Amino acid sequence: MTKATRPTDSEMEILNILWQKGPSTVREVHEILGENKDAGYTTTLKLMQIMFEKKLLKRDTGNKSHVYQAAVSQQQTQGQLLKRMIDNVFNGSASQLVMQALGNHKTDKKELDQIMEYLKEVEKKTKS
Amino acid sequence: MTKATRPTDSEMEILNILWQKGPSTVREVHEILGENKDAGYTTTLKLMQIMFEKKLLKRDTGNKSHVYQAAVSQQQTQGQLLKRMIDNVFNGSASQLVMQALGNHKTDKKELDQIMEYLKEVEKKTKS
DNA sequence: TTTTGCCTACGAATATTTTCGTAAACAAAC
DNA sequence: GTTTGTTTACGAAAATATTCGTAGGCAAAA
Repeated sequence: MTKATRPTDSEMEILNILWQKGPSTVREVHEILGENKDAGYTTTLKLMQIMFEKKLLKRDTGNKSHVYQAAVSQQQTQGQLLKRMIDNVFNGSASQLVMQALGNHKTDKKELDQIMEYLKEVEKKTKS
Repeated sequence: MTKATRPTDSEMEILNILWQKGPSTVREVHEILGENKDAGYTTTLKLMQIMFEKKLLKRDTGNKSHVYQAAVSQQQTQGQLLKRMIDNVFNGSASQLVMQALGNHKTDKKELDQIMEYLKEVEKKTKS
C-alpha cells in the first residue's frame, strides 16, 4: 500500500494535455509541452511511465508507440486538489477561497453572471 | 537572484499558525503543529530558519528564544497560490474553480449568502 | 560550581520530484 | 544487409523538500 500521492505540477501539465487532446503518444504530449517548457524527450517519457505506475494514466501498448490517456477524471482531480488547497491555505473555508478568487482575478461580466446563476442553484438546493 | 519559490505544504502549516497567533517562538509553533503532526522539534526549527532565509518570516533575536512572525501577508500568499492553481489545474478559468469549489464543498447557507453579497459587489464594480 | 534543560546553528541523512544518458528493439530508408 | 531514426525501459544524477542528530551556548535549579 503506497501513500496517497496527488499529481505533482509536472504531472498536472501532462494530465491537462491528455484531458484536452484525448489519447496521445508520448511524442505528441512532448511536443505540446515543448511550447512552454523545455526538457528532453526521455524526461516526458519517464514522467508518463511513472504516472502509468501510479495509475494516473492508462496505456495501449499495441502499437510501437504506446498510446496514453488519463485514467483519472478531470473533475475528480480538480476537486481533490481544491480540497487540499482549501484545507492548507484557506483554513477549511471554501467561501474564503471563492471570494479571494473573485476579488483578485479579473472576471468578466459574463462569467460573473454564470457564477451567480450557479450560486442560486446551489442555494436553492441547500435551503430545501 | 533565486528562483521564485512558493511556500511548500509544510511552510504553509507554519504560516497559518503565525497568521493566526501572531509573533511566536519556535516552541509555540511546534506545539501547535504537534497536535496534528508528529515531527521533532529541530525539524520545526530548521524549517523556520529556512523560511527566514527565504524571507517568508521575520524574526526578533533579542531574547534567548527568537520570536518569529510572518513576513508575507496572508492575502497575498493566498492569491499567489490561488493563481497558480487556476493556471495549472483550471486552465486559467477562475470561474471554473469557483463553481467547482461551490459544488463539491458543502457550504452552509450563511456562507452562500455572504458569497452572493460579495458577488453583487464585484459585479457592480465590473458593470460600471 | 555543577547539573539540567531548553535554545540555536549546522551538517547531513531521507525522501521526493525532475531530469537525462544509455542500451536495446524495431522498422523504414538506403 | 546496413544505416538511420524513433521508440521503450531503466538506472541514476540533480534538484528540492523534509527530517533529525549533535554540538555549543546560556540560564535557572540544585
